[in-house]
Amino acid sequence: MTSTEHQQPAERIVDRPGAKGAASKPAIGARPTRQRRAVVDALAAAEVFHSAQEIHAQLERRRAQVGLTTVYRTLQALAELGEVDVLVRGDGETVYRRCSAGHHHHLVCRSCGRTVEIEGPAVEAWARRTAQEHGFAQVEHTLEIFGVCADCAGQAL
Amino acid sequence: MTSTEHQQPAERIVDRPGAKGAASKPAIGARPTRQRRAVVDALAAAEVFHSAQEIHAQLERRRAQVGLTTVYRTLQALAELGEVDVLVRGDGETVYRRCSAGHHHHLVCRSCGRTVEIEGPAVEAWARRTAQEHGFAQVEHTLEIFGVCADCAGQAL
DNA sequence: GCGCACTTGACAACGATTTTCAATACCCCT
DNA sequence: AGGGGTATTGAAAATCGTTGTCAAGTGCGC
Repeated sequence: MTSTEHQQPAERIVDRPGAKGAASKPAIGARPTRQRRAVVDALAAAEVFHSAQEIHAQLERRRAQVGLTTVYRTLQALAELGEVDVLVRGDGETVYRRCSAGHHHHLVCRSCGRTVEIEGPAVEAWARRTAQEHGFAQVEHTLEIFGVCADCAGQAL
Repeated sequence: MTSTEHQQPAERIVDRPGAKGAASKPAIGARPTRQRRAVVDALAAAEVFHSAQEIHAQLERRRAQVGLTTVYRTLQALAELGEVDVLVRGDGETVYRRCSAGHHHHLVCRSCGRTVEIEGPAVEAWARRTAQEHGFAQVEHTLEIFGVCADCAGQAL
């Protein structure tokens, strides 16, 4: 993830826009629709990162009637609002997961996908310092750790 | 441009296989062909990460007659041999760059693409320790820092 | 020289994502 | 409550990077 921070009510996208002091235009019209709620709910229930396609398939199984296009759009919007984490898998597929507000990284199980959010103030500082030393500004960074969790390792996969 | 970087024979892929004690099979037949040399040369000259398509386009401009498929295959082979770094850009495109041997990370300029290889023993240790704390084994990690280099920042892009 | 395995490359196939665009749903205003 | 305009949806087509196919080409050991 990037060091840019976001903290907002986790579901602006399905909130009524009316009541709030219309200061900034949301990334999307922000109208609470059945489809958006379905996507948000699916994410809320998910423990691991999922691709748009996976979420769409899951909704279909659940007879939720949401178009693939809409799933993509909703996920993009949520990502822009910083309400979900985005990860580009090695194979190029983009995956999403609900996340806590602040800046954090991930420890992901290669086998079952279980994900632990982690923080590393020391690493943040190191990254910033290193970039500065080389004259770089507007620094962001990505850091993900992959491994095999205890459960999966136990099952001698 | 800050040249004077590491120069290694980093071209196993075009070396004759004969002489070496045929212990392990290379990721590719390792026959030195005009096409492979062209790709390796293009990488040797490159200062920044490039996609297969970009390299192919460049070779074409240079009238080097190398098929796109071959560029892809050669880059994959080089990556498997660890002779180039692979990065999956945010948009999912895979990019390559020649690199020094050991484990390292990158500091990349968002504007011009200039890349600095960096090391962070402390970070390595931290990652390992953190993973262990959560019971994860077979740990790997990815870490890239993005920013705007001094030159680009100066030009008020 | 021969022959065969390694390579190549044009093209088709793929799969994820985006775009298009017409139909629909929703909300504000009167 | 109804109108109207805008946000939203979604099916299908278009993109686009990448991989698979397979016949033709090439290099190297023998």
